[in-house]
Amino acid sequence: MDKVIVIVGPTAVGKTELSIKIAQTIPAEIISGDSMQIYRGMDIGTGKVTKHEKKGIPHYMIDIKDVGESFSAADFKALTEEYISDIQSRGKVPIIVGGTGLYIESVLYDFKFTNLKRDPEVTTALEKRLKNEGNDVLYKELMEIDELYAKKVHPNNAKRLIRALEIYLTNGLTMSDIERKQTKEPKYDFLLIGLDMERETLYNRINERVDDMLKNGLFDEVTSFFNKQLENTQAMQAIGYKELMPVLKEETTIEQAVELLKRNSRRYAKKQLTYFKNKMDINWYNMNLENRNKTQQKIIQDCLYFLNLH
RNA sequence: GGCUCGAUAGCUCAGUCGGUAGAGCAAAGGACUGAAAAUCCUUGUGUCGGCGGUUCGAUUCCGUCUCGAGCCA
Repeated sequence: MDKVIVIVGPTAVGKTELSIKIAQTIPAEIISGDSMQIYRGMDIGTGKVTKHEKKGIPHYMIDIKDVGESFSAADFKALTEEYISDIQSRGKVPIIVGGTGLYIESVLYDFKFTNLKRDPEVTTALEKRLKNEGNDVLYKELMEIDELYAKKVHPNNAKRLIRALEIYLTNGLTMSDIERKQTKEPKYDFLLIGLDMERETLYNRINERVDDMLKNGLFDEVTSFFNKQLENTQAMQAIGYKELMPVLKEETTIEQAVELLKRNSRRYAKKQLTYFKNKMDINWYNMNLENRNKTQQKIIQDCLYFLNLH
């Protein structure tokens, strides 16, 4: 089983910087584990690595889709598995770095997604029914089809509800059927590095980072996607874009939008932390600013041990 | 200097005809197997400005002090 290094953590904690430092020490290439950096043109708002920051290290899973195209965890898993074996076949270590928990988890633990393609018509029909008949009706149907899973889903959680029904309608399988196939065995020999820092420090960093993004032209970037019938696309759900769009439509003020953008970024960081803490077995490192360099050195040492290169 | 109003959760405020308090926002915690930066669930946060008095009992009534806003000089 070939080795993989994984770096996760909340937004603005310093994942990118660390990943480059590791890749400069050991022969490695980087795979982004981020659901929004896949989109071309969404650079500032997603905190994408710049050409300068990359220092010549190859990066994958960035700029692979146009805004307006959809993308899924299953797509991510399939592509990333190819990149991992490709990088390993060239004698290098893949470093997966990102903040999208489900994406990374699905690769590391080999999630069994169903093979059938999604049927947009089925989804649309279910969404329509939810709107007209209410979630209680659909929830009752799920209870009949798959009581075990239904009990785990809150009736208000429309997306999980619709997805479970959609899977059943398109291929006859229930969520419980799929869960039974899931082993939870790690697919790779990986070192899972989690970055965290004191909450207040992290939130200050996030607020400052948003201000920097605005200074660096985030508003222009968002404007470039305005008026292109992209309103309800997956990409425009990204934090930074969904808050600033209403300013262009003159539905809110810049000040209010920026405040909302900062708040949503903070909440996002917290949600990421919740996911990583409770879903994966992670080696945590405290990235507080006083001992940042020391911690980075320690992590690099741990990587060398993991790879038997010390 | 005088008068009036205010001081209650991190913030904005409500309230208790005297029995130690509650909304919104912020925040915290959690769920998650093909939209995941999405979607959904749960939960408080308090010396009720300080010190005295009345009272069985004061955040509530009275006095006084401090701070803030306004008006008059």
